[in-house]
Amino acid sequence: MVRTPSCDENGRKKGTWTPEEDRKLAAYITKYGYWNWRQLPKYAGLARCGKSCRLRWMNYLRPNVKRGNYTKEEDEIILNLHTQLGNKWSAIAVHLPGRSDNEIKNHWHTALKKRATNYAAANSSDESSKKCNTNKNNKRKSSVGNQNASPNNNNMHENIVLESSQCSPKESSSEELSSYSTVDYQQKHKVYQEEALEEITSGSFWTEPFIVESFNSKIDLLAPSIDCGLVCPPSPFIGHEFLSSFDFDHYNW
DNA sequence: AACGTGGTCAACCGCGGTCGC
DNA sequence: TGCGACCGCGGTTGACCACGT
Repeated sequence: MVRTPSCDENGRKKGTWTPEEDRKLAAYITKYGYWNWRQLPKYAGLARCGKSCRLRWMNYLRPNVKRGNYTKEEDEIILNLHTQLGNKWSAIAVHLPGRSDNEIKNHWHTALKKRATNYAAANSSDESSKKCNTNKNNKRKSSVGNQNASPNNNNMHENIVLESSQCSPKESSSEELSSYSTVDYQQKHKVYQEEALEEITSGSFWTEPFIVESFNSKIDLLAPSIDCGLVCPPSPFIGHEFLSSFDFDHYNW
């Protein structure tokens, strides 16, 4: 879950992100966008590699990120898309706004994979006994239309979700258990995250676009950002007049 | 109460793709 | 066309936590 902080051979920090690092990264990206992940940590005052910053932003700090508490609809979407696309987590994530590929991947490995495997095993072991239960099954099938007319995997996953959510008290109880602990974890980290972002959140913070298009109109925000340790990027997004008027030698970059 | 074990999830690593020169 | 830099993806790791013994 949380890695012990350490440094690589370049002195760059690894492991757990601190609230201060989160604050710096979020503040920087919110003001300047992610113009170059490799260079970004240097200008944001972070002793991290670009990859680490990107990952942290995409999976945790990005606005509208949803965490934990997967709905049955989301599970169903993941299962269906996984059947179609395989382990293309980023492609699956496109269909689940607010969910990162990493989180979906984790959720698959921790919850859905097992469910799908169990279903597949049960399905294959039941193969021989199906013939004995045709009457019963036919009645059930008719209640959900003709979706089992072909061996479509999508339908298989729909069944997985429906069965686990409706008919299996054991499954649902374990789901409750896992979601409960997830909530606990979330609450703990929500505090952590709120703590980290408290200083930079002011009402419209997250609703403000962080994309670079808006930067020219917000050039007046640059000075305060520099005051708190951020350095503007050498990018076309920032006015050259502003840059030339600023004493960059004052900062260690 | 202490220990072992499995589940969970944040983060790291390595590889392949893309883009610019 | 070749090469290097960068990005994004997927697999894997490692630490914490909850639960069982």
